[in-house]
Amino acid sequence: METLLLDRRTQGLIEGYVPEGELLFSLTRFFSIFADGTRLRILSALAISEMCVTDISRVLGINQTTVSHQLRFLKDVGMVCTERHGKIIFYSLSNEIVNDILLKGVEFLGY
Amino acid sequence: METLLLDRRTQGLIEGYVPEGELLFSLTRFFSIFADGTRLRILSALAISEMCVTDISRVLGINQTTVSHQLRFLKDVGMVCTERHGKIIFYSLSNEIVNDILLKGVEFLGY
DNA sequence: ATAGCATATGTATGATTGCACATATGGGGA
DNA sequence: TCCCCATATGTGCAATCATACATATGCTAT
Repeated sequence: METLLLDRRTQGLIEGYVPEGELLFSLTRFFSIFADGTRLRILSALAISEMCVTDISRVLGINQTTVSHQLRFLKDVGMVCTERHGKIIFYSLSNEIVNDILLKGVEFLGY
Repeated sequence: METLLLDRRTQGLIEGYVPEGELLFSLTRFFSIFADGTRLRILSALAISEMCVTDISRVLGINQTTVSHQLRFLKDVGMVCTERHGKIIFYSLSNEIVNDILLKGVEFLGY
């Protein structure tokens, strides 16, 4: 998946990497998760502590069905994982990288 | 901007950070840049070498007006910067963090 | 088994967005 | 000055998406 580009100024060939095809699709789907305020708040809350749907709904003041829908997305892309305790299902971040990216975003914005 | 959450399992209070308001808005806008294939390809190309609108358009096979529109977004959020040489305007990544985040995404997906 | 709470799903809608067409601006060279 | 190339802007369309309503499923305890 390597790309050759011509550097207009040096007139030399440069080797690089421009994602295409399946990787490109997966990347956009992955990053689109971060592109919504509701999901960002849910992810941030889960970065603090694992929680169940109802707790997230109450703490963040978001409709329960909305939270459930969004958590499904998050699970589909592998960002959160679940652990059942009785009738309660605990959601947590499945990967450090998710939190890393959140922090990179905050860093970029200079906060 | 700190939030107190109750950990359902330990019953203890946890200090954390859930972005709200302006930061939340800026974060979603920032990450939404990565949520589109065209922009992702443009950013990846610029990570290899600075380029002008026409070159990007040719190398990636994207309509010139589309490239221009997207570069405006990228400039508005501060992801790219420009340098004029005569009538040609060179675009380049303005920050390492942008490329870091791209790589984090690839890493998450296991590529 | 049945009541009650936790979670998930189906669906309609309002809003957002990526794109390309046509066109406009702007700089450089003849 | 006039033409050409590089870049930017206006606009409309098609597609996607976030949300909330209503409802369904699933687990637990009595």
